[in-house]
Amino acid sequence: MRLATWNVNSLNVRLAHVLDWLVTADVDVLCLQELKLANEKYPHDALQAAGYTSAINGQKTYNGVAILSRLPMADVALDMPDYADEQKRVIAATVAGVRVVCAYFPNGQSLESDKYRYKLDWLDAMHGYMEATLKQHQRVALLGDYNIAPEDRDVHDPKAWEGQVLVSERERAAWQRLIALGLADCYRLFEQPEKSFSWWDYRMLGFRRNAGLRIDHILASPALAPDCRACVIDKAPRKLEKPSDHAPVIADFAVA
DNA sequence: ATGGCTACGATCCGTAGA
Repeated sequence: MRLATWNVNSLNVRLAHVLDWLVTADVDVLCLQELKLANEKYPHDALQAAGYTSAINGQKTYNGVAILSRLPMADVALDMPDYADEQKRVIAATVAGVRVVCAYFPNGQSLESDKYRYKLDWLDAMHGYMEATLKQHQRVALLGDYNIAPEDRDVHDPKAWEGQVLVSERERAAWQRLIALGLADCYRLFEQPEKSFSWWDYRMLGFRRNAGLRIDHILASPALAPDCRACVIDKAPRKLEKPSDHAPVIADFAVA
């Protein structure tokens, strides 16, 4: 079973990339973030024709998440039940016995911003949500754009980024609290190339200089992680014309 | 050099992303 996550930065603009990618990537489940479109504008038909049904939690202009699956999807749940939020950032569904959670973590903007406070509150809520999810399900995967680079090796220039949003102490502590629930960072279960990133700034030739961050992640529960056979970042779509600034991350699991 | 793209929805610039 192959699970993937991709922040597409507008599904409207990126639909052709997603459709092309689904043909070659051979994934069973794809979690999308930053749809940036209202639910009524979601391209169900084009994705259905590609073999994927979608569970969606969208809104106009900002945010928005979806789970695409070519296997039957059950028990779709929108948002975090104990965290009232206008922003559509969370959706979950069960596929082949795996509880798949797709999340678009807040950016935070800067440490001085109200958005940073919101991010920390949201991270608290996500911890509680995952704690509850892990009590209800054995096999759980949390996929998405975390907007956190967990370690300095996930940052192209740790010195320049020191203390900034996406790498700050409190954000990394929140990541560690998720890890402390028993979740495993699938990417780090395997030997990986140096300077592996999943996001590159559109500006400053970020991608060409590999000036990026690894902020898109797949975490797996203790019952699921041992079945992970591989985890890779697919940089190919980032090389296309008018790309998303994020690359997809794929994890391959030895489960039915 | 603190900017530099990109997307959106509003206008011909502001907000947001990371």
